[in-house]
Amino acid sequence: MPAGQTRDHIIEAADALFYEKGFDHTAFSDIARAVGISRGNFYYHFRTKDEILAAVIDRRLARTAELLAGWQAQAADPAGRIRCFIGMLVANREPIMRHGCPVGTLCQELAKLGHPAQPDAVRLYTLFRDWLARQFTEADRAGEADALALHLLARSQGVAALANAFHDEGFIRAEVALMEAWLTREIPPCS
Amino acid sequence: MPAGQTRDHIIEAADALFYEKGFDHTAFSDIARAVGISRGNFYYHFRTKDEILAAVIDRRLARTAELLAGWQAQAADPAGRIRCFIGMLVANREPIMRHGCPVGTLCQELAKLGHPAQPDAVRLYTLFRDWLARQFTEADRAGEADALALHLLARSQGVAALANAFHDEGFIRAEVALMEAWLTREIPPCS
DNA sequence: GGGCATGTAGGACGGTCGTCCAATCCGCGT
DNA sequence: ACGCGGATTGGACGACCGTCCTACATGCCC
Repeated sequence: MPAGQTRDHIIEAADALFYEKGFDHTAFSDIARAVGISRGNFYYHFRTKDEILAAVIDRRLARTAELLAGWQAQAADPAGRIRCFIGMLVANREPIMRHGCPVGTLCQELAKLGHPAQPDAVRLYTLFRDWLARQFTEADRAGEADALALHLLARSQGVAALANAFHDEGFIRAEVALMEAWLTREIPPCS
Repeated sequence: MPAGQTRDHIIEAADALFYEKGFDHTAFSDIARAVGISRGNFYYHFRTKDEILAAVIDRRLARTAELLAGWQAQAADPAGRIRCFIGMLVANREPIMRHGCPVGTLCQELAKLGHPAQPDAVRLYTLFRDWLARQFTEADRAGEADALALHLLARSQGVAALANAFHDEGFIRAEVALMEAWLTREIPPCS
């Protein structure tokens, strides 16, 4: 099998395991079992565990960029695109209730570990932040675009955190409804 | 030295270290160094690391109950008491920016670890949730009291998460202002 | 068909962790 | 002065981790 393919399998399995169990608590043997390769084979593709983490973050950055580009093409107006972001909470409610937000939990863990890759993980937040700010700017809220983006990002993070703690799907739906009402107030449809 | 005193020192140091470094990443040797005792002495006071965690959670539950009781006595009206809760974000902004919310980060880590004490940690959330709901009930919002409590709790969790990621004090203050404005809308002063 | 590069397997290594134990210290009552 | 029980010490132990090396399998090119 070509090297790139096995490498991708490792990154894919590590991505899922880091999300489910956390980075520090995931061992090479866990990833090896998931991929179906030997534990000693990692050193051929990655020299350290941190290199795997960097590859996982890169993969998430790329996939997030694709996700945002998809929303950009999906809805015509900025408010509709932001509604795609809000709807993500409902669409991913099961994994969120089980494991929290992939971005938030990773940033938090790396912060506690004092891991040098933490700023790289925060770039995942920044991707959403800048994209949301762009939508608000296009909706003639340029002056407060970044603050509005951060506000919405914080709301979604809070929902994910509590949904994970309480395993409450109704709470997610109620908060999503509140966020959509807030958005309608901030960006009136008739503007 | 009496056993209870050393035990309390251990719990106190473990509490701080679990907050700063996380539970899993904190070793016995870290706590021993902070307390100034031998590593082997732990087994006399606690048989396992999980027993220390249980003691730390109990300590946090007790101190949170005291905090809420203090707020209960401090402000005369429910809205003023809820403002005490919101003000906590500003008062503790430095540790929050450095280590996140003590409750949120612990619940999240224990969830990822699949740790049996996770429901006990969630009781810390429940303490705030029920106390907030009581305030909303006293402000004649009995029907939506729990939903309003969860909403405010989620907002504060989101603020703590992003403040930790971006280390942005201005963001905390801006969100606190928004939460206070929201509260004034939900509980008008002239009611 | 034999050398060669690529990819894989299994295990050795040093380190750290949680757990546990035997030996020792210390202060108090008698 | 002395014994005794509470409190502490330092280290042993097994397990697991990340890292790294050597040997083996596989397929391609001359």
